[in-house]
Amino acid sequence: MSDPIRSENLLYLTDEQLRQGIEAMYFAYRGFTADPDRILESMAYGRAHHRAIHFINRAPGTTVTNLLDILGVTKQSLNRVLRTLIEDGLVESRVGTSDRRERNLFLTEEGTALEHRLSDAQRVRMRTAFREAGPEDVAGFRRVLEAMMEGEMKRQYLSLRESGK
Amino acid sequence: MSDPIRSENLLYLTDEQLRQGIEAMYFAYRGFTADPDRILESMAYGRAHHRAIHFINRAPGTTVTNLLDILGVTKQSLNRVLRTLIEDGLVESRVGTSDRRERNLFLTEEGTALEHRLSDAQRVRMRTAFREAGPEDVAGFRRVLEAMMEGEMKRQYLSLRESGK
DNA sequence: ACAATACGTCAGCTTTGTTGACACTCCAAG
DNA sequence: CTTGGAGTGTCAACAAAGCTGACGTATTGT
Repeated sequence: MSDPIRSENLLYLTDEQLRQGIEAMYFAYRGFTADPDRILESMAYGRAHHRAIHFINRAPGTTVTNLLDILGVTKQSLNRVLRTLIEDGLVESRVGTSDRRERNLFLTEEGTALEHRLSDAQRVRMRTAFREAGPEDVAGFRRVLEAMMEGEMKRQYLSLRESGK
Repeated sequence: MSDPIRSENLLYLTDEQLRQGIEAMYFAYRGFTADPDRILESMAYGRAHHRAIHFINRAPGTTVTNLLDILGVTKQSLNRVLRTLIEDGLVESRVGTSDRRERNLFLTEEGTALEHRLSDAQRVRMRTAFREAGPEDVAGFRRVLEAMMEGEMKRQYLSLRESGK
């Protein structure tokens, strides 16, 4: 069971295969972010704004602390991004109803419009890649990615996933 | 053929599935870089140093311009990273033999040692993920990632891949 | 009343990216 | 042999986006 030759077909676990997997992740991630980056660079925004917009859209009314946990950045770093988005009228920050210390974050119409532009671009690429591959490959893609996540992030991913109906 | 309901089983192409794919990429990439990041932050290095070290190790004797193309950054940005690596004795820059304008880059023993530490950490995670999934899933993972790359990057990925024995 | 929580902000630092300008070496073509 | 251009390196200046530490305010819960 520990001998890669005797046990089964474990050729996909050779160092060469693993290195190809590493490089595939590197180059694919660049493709993955390329389209939104092109849209964002025309405005005054960057990837950090995209991430904030994505997850606010994903969980409308989310609190600042919750966003902090998902994004894994510091309060100051997020706040800088959030402030510009609020100033620019893309995000609305409402005082919490049950707990007035909290701020519930929402996308405005304008914010939703930008979110659509960004996610459309990303979905087109994802859809093309998924279609080029096929259902079996997509299932494998997802299973490997999920196995690659760290514990806490995987938890958040799964919780977002199940909240997505 | 354009109707997702009638044509075949294209449930994996719904917006919800695509969004899950997008989020999977985001969270998985964070896991993917987490281990090397932990090693690097103890030193004075960052991800940019890792990338340079990786590709110099991958193609010893590569030129600065070649590295520039692969990494997709500016000369100045790469040069800053390269300079510290050379000063610290991890990378050696030799004047080109055929064309003396070029600099051929190599890892020193010390550089190779760091490369091993970094890629070992990354391979452990990749191997665990690959093993958790299985050969079919790994093949799908790779096919989807390759379909997600942009043209020029895919070309470079494939050329690295075929040069890898 | 008091401690803890959620949030915002100020100041300052780091890494990694950018542009623009300039110099040097070398190869190759005229 | 001169000259143009390619490959490389360096300087200055700047921006995005991360970080730490400290502090203030409002609100909540004990």
